[in-house]
Amino acid sequence: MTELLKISLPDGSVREMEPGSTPGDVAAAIGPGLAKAAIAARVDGELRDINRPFEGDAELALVTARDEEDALELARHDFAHVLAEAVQSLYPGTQITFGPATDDGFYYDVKAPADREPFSMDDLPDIEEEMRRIIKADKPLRREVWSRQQLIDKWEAEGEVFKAEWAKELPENEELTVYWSGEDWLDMCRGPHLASTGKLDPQAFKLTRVAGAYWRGDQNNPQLTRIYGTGWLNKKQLNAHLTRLEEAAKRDHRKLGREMDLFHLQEEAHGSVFWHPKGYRIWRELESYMRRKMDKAGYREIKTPQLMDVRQWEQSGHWGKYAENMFAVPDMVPEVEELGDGPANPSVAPDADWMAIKPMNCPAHVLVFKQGITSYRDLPIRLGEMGCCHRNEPHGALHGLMRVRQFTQDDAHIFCTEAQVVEEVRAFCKLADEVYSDFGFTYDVKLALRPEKRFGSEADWDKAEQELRDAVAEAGMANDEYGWEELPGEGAFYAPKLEWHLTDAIGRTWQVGTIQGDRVLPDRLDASYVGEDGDKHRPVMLHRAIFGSYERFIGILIEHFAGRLPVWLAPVQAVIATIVSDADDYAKEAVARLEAAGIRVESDLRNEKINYKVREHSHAKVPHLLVVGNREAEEGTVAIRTLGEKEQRVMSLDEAIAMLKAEATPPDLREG
RNA sequence: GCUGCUGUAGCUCAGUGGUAGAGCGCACCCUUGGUAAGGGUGAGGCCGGGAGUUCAAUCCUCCCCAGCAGCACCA
Repeated sequence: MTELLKISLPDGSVREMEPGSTPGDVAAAIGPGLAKAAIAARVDGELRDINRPFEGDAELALVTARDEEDALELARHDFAHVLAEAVQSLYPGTQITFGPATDDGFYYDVKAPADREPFSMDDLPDIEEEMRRIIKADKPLRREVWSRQQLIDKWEAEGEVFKAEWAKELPENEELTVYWSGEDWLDMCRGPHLASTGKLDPQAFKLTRVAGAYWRGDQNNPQLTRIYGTGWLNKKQLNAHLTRLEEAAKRDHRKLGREMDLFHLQEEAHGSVFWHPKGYRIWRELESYMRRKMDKAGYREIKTPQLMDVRQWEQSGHWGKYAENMFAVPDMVPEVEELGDGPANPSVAPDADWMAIKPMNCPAHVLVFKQGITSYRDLPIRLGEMGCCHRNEPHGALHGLMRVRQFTQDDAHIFCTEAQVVEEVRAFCKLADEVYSDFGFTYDVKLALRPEKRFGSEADWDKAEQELRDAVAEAGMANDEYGWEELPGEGAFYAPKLEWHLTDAIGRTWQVGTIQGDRVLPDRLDASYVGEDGDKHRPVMLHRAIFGSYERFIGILIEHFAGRLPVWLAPVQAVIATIVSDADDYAKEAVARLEAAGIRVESDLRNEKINYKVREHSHAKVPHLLVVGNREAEEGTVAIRTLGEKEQRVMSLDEAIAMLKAEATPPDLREG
């Protein structure tokens, strides 16, 4: 007589089951409806296959499609397996490697057979069709425990060199599992999986693209083809997702930047931005705003050289560690050879001194700090700079305004005593919160901890990490509301980093703000202050930024607002458009009054129909269109059509000016 | 930097081994019209750069540059 297993359910009841029974059996025992709906199980909290037998008494929660997060994870993982199976079925000789679930779907890295080109977009329809066939075949997905040697033998026998390599590195004593799809295909996998491929909705996925990816993420390894798909529980979810992608594409700052005439990029200066008048207007508003915030917070603004002798960069450590990303120029007048009408050929003397363009502002700020003798009474010293930096980024990394080779940071360095660090960081947390709130962003705060390769003693790292932790706790942000999380190994080589990750209007996150507690650079550059005891001490240097860079922040703003910037940032805040030319004089008068009130206004007196003007200025994302015809001219009113609203409002010109003035006031200057 | 794709008018894109086309935009003319495209005419291109194949290259081949997607990178 074997003992029955005691399976506790979420409602507190306990069921007794035969040994060897599975969560699926429990579901069946409860009712046929649940048996059908259950797709997986949480056994003692662990997500498991529905038909994996219990190993003893357990707490069970059955997972159905209503448990969306679990269900999606399972479905995507299954889609990835089906993808790999489909590719191998269509193209025998393809090697498979890995295929996890992602935020919106799945991918699988594969290596095409040697006699075939790597897979391309053109192959995707065939693969999708094969996947649907596998799903419709409703192949059972069966878990099996294998030994490591069994796995190695199988992969080697099948010429799966990547899988074999991986299997060889698996731990000896761990329980290794494979999943069969029917009787003819398997992949090694930790699981769990759905009970069969038929549990997937064949209309709920779409292969989206192919891309190169390195084996095990290392660029020294062979490159594989990564096939991406997006996968969901049903077609409705898939379509909603595809709609979201379209929405994101519409917000693309590169597209809007062109349409709204904000900036352009061209290959002669790739990675650097040509700001047009309208785009630079946004920049100037941001810069004025940030100057006010920093002035109020006790920062003092400085300006430091773009070019410094390479010896200075050697001392700071950048020339050794970072030279390949720096631009260098010879400190000399180049010899120029005239070649008739051809190009001048400058040559650099072998003994030329080299200068480098700054990739960051910190060393220069230390040099400013080091001028004169600083007393502990002067600390903290907060030096700010709208610092224009150049970094020679890998070309594949460049992306619109988000990743550029020339950018300007809202940079500052706070030099302080150890005792002041926590308070300074706490104050920064508050400042950052004010700024992000003014733009309507919510954000998460993360702490990036010491990386493997680093400078400085363990004691200093312990201290530096704890300071940041304490400051965030004091600011009341070390909790779920602020997405508080510590990220081991993600810090800079010289300091742990607090990071601010913004969430934009369609849910994407962007890292912008940071503060870092650095004890390395003050030491390398020999910065010191005189303490109360009369001795020299090293200050702690806090590197910090809130926008991160103007370029990136403007890119994020454009996408966040889909180009519909708040009035205070809009390059053109209002357009006065006439219906008939008889209203021209009144329109000009209105423009003059608005300009006098400090509103950025343009007039549109063109001989075009009002429909046409409305359409054009709506596309241009002008917040307010003030329409004037004979009626308004007589009555001294304007008909305001506000972007995004269907109805116009008629009000007196005075009222309109008051309203626009209020909306055009930057958030930090508003009353109340 | 790696893999793949792309590069034709200001923008979005079609097209062909015999030096090119559309829509939008732009200019001019007509139209003065009350809230998302009124009509007409016209200008505008070394078909990314270089080399090669060819009687002939925007088209085919090779190299380079830039962009896009992903990877790697982001002190």
